[in-house]
Amino acid sequence: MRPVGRWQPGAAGRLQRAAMELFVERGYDQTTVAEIAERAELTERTFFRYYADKREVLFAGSSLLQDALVAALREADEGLPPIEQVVVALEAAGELFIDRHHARRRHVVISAHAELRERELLKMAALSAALADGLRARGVSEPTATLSAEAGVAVFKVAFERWIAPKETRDFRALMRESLGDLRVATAR
Amino acid sequence: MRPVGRWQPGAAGRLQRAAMELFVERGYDQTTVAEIAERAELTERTFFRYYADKREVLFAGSSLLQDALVAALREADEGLPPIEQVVVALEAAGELFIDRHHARRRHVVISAHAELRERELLKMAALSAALADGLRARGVSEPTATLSAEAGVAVFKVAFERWIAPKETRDFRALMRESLGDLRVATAR
DNA sequence: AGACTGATGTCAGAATCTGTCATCACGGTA
DNA sequence: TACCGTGATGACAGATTCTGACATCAGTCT
Repeated sequence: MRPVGRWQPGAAGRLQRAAMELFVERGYDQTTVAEIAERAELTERTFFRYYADKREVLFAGSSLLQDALVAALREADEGLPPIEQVVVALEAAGELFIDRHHARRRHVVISAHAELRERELLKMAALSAALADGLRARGVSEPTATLSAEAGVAVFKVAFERWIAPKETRDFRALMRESLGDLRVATAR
Repeated sequence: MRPVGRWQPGAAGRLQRAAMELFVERGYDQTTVAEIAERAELTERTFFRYYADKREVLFAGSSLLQDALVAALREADEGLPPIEQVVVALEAAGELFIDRHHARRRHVVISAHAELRERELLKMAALSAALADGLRARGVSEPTATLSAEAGVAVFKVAFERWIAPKETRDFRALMRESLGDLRVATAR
């Protein structure tokens, strides 16, 4: 059941929104966890029950992305070359990218703080590792699995940068395709 | 001149050694900065004068690597494809890798702690960005510069993993070449 | 001699993060 | 109805990381 309990529901979401607002208003390190919690009408202690550290509140969606990615990889045509399978999976997971405006705001906050860029890199590395696992599970051997995953994620980063660029309107899938082509040009013998 | 002053010289190095020892002895989070400083016969405050945070003490060498890399890239044959230039630079910078034993111990410590893996990823990203800058400075345009740098660093990571693998004896350059070949296989159409 | 410099020490304090126990509405059960 | 768990939250104490401000003090320069 959905026990809508005696507390205001959606504590995690409230913390996320409060954090985003404050980070945009006054910057990441000018914002304390106590302030985030206060705006969400919770306590600092509760913040740390939902998020392992202050950075994590900005990366709550990344495990959804990873799950979508792994699922999509399982549905990719096994006949394709590994890098293609990875790109197909990343394209499919890109369906989660709907709100360009929100993505841009978030990106501004993250790129302004080394701590947050660091965390984002860790999340990307986790995606890459999950993809490599998925490939190995389908019989792709090392180092092809790792390299295909890493290359795929590099393509993904470039495509994402393009997706949030000002005035860009093409959809994510098209940008992935284009970026994969660019990678092929760059790595060709 | 080199005023060998009134203090024990080599404070930064002593802190590094003390930190490494303690991390190996009892683990990264079981070690406080105060303990590191104590073993180095300094105070906690002085630790933070040399290293911006607790993690940095393990990454002091990475700016040397980056400098060597940028220098090597400047000497690479401009006629080569960008990815080759990157790999050549990374091979040259690999000359810094002498002590496999030390590299292995360090790697064990780092991979055991998310905080440290995070920092290592940031350093790698910095290398990648520096390589991309170097390529752009020689006229390589986007997104080729970024993708070549990212792909090169992926190759580097694989080569490094191999270099520190038990029983591996080939030199770093050979492993870079092999890994580049693997990347080409993985990304070929 | 006296001023200056630079690495270090001392101290206070803010912020992050953890452990532990208390609270208290809700839901089920006797 | 009365009782009892359960789960989200609060309250509080404390360890650790990291910063700012000021003091110290051997050597150097003039």
